[in-house]
Amino acid sequence: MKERTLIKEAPQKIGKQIKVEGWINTIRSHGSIVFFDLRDRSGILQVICEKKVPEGLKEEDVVCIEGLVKKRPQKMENKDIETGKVELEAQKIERISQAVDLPFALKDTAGLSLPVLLDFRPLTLRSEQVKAILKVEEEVIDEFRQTLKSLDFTEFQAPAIVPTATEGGAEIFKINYYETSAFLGQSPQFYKQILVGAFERVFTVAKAYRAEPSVTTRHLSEYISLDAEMGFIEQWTDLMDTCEIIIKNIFKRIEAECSKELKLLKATVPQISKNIPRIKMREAQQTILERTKRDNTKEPDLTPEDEKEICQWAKEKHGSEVIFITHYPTKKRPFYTMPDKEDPDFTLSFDVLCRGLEITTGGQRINDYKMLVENIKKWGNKPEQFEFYLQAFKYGMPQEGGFAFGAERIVKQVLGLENLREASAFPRDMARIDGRLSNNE
RNA sequence: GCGGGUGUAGCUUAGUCCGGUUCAAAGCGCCUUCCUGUCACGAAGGAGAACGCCAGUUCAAAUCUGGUCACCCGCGCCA
Repeated sequence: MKERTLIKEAPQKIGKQIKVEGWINTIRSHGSIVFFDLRDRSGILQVICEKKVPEGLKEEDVVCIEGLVKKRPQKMENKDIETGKVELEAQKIERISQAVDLPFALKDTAGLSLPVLLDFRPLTLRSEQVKAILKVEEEVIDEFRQTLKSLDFTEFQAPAIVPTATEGGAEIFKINYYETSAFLGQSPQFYKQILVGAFERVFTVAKAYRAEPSVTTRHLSEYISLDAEMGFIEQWTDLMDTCEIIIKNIFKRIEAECSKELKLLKATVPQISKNIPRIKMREAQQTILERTKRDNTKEPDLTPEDEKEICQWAKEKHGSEVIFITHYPTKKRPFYTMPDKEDPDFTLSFDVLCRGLEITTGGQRINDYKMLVENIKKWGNKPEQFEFYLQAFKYGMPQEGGFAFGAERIVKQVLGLENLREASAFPRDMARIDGRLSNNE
């Protein structure tokens, strides 16, 4: 039995007999000569076959083919595929698995509506466009990990089951837990802070669960949170500096590793200036007022419209499609956020906006035990409920802070996707867990 | 939770404002036949939707009205 050759290796096997296995991507029949494209994990290869095609061969059938690799005549080369200079002359075609008729053409899933794209996820995941999105997501996560490891951060695994809500009021999934109940973690926040006490610098690639009754293009009930936390910061801007390194590395990585995917999805990596602009939220609102006459200067946060506007400003003024917005109001941030000593109504916190959407949140945390206990009370909670978390501070904690990226959001913004759900292989939202929940009743 | 919008063949859409023998149409996909150089192959023919569902207005409803279900978008909240 011949060993399987990967399609991408075919060009090195001219004149040789090989065996390839994969899916039928497309078929072009000319009667007594049939061309079809075979797809495996490494690429696409044209197979040419005279009179020996199995009865009813169709797209997505899985086949095993033995044949001779031939150089294509020069005029017949295909520049669009990597194996375009060769083709496989099939001698034996064995059908391993037969597919039923496809509900739509897999060649161009860009034209499909979102519900169809998700209803047929096991199938649409096979399309070039969807695979390209997931490839970019893989690079984003991998670069986050690599960059932080290179900065001497330790990776940890956050628990998914937690005893209390992290951020206070936000909606949270309740689950049965033996004789009692527990929750799905909204964020690895507490655990990464606790681990600063052990490793100083930590990060995790975690799942975060939010039961927000939100149906928008930028929310998921389960998303990938790229969380980092660092101790012994000299000042809170160290956090933004680290964040900036990660963002730049991620963009560089995508550009270097995903040129094919970017081209296919007609996307370009966001433009970024040498230093990502940093402005206070109040200044942002003032700028928006001057530019649009829209007065949101009393609002405690930027509206989605504001976020788009200030990004537009950053692009025009600084040539950057990424911007830091800093100093959010104390009452809008969680209890553990460090207030600015010079203006305690505002915090040493920041968001990163990219092409009009928030992709990161971060800030300095309160590391003083007494102050933290006071704040928990001020936020209307009982310190006893946070006893476990508070141990980390009770037993000594340096000045620290951190941030978290939404992985799918980075992918969405870099690729210009219309809906965050497209950036997830298996998105969960209010109406869907794989299938539609409305079909279950 | 609030506001706006959409629902026509397997998929993507036209037709809806100005009800009526181009009102059920097109492209892709599917079936049949033809084709030895295609790569979104091509050519000829064919099947496939009582226009989300229910009710109403009308001589007449895909088209107007109400309800209902599903989906999409925006906002709040957030990554």
